[in-house]
Amino acid sequence: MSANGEQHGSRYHHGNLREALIANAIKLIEAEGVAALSLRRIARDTGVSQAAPYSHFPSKKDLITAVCIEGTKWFGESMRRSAEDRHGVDYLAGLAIGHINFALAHPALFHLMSTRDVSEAADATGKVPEIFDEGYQMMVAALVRTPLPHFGIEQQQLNIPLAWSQVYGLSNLLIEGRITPQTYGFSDLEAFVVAVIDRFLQNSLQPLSDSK
Amino acid sequence: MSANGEQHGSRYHHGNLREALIANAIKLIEAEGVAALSLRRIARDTGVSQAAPYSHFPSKKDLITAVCIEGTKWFGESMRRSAEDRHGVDYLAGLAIGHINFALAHPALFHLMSTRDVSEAADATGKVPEIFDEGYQMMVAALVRTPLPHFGIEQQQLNIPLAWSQVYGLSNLLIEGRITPQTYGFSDLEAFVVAVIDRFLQNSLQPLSDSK
DNA sequence: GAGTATAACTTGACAACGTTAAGATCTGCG
DNA sequence: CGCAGATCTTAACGTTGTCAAGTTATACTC
Repeated sequence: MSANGEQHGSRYHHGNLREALIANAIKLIEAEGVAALSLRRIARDTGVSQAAPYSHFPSKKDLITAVCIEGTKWFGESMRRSAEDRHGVDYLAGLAIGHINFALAHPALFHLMSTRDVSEAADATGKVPEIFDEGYQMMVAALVRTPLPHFGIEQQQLNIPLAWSQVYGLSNLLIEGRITPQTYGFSDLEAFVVAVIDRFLQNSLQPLSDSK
Repeated sequence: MSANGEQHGSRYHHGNLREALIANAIKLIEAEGVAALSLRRIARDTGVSQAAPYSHFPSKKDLITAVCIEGTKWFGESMRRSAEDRHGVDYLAGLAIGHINFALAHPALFHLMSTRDVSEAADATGKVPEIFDEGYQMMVAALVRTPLPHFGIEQQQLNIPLAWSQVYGLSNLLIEGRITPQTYGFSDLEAFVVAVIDRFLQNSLQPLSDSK
């Protein structure tokens, strides 16, 4: 919080190495991508020796996890900020746009956060699986609280994975360049995102035709 | 295609190293995850020296790309197979289920395919960005061809990124364990997937209330 | 305020990795 | 048969994650 905390005065022992490492890791990943993220490089950038990080993190993975946790805070903030002045269905749209904006503003970081190794979920300490929770919990709360007409309770439930997948998938496909607004007749990225989200919400607001 | 091609007879020079490397890479990634994918390890598993792969691939990245291309074929097959007996909207559901089934059957491979490094899209040879095209082209074709009532042409267009994001996001969130069917009252994974897809398609089939 | 325990950091080393250069060996063509 | 070229091996370089051992600054006690 507060200033950008270079280092307090000149207390040797570096003062706040832990935070500095996380900050430089984020700086590095945003500048040169996920592939450039090496522990030694981060240490070098921070001005300490290669083994210094081990005083604060048991392994590289733990540093990365800390980076993800930091990213999660920004992510949650982005969603909150984007939705705060809105209400009802519009609030949901705000959350979605906040989500996607974050992904577009911090593509590599977002990518890292969505890429905690598939097989790691099992042996994790229990902290990693909740990495996205702050933002998604807002979404879940909003989906449950927002009165969507014509839906039974179990139908409301299904809206959660539906909306979640939608916004998560769109974020990833956009930052990987697999979906481009131009393909669908939009010159403006923001306008495209708004249109897709609007369309999704409008679809979801319809009463279901009970065909089955 | 055809047999599992161990090696033809005993022609030394290994005969078909290229294919063997790709096959063993896939075998390795499915057995031990993305993190275990090292070039030396693949070579060792294949019974050749560490530098042998360089006769067939300029770099590790190119081997990985070949693996992704191979995966893409399976991916397309899975979608086709899952949709072939269906028609109309049901065909779309089949494609989606085929997509998700592939992701669930080959989580690490799918993860690798969806994770071509963010920053690499730019400098790529032009082949990588099309990695998913086979499957998605089927989906796009089906979305365009399937008669969805009450939609204008530009509204049909928007269905493409909408459906794509939906199924892509759901696949990823499922294999990373972030969405679990139990949370939403489903004990069966397959049933959950069908329910979500059905719900999505039903939503998308509604006429839009022209609120704007 | 001197002395010490402890946390924070450095140095040096190890195995594994991607990649390259140089040489060996097999294959197929004349 | 002999040669050209593709294919593979061996050896090496620099880089990485990690650990063991030693060093240095901080904090606490008397």
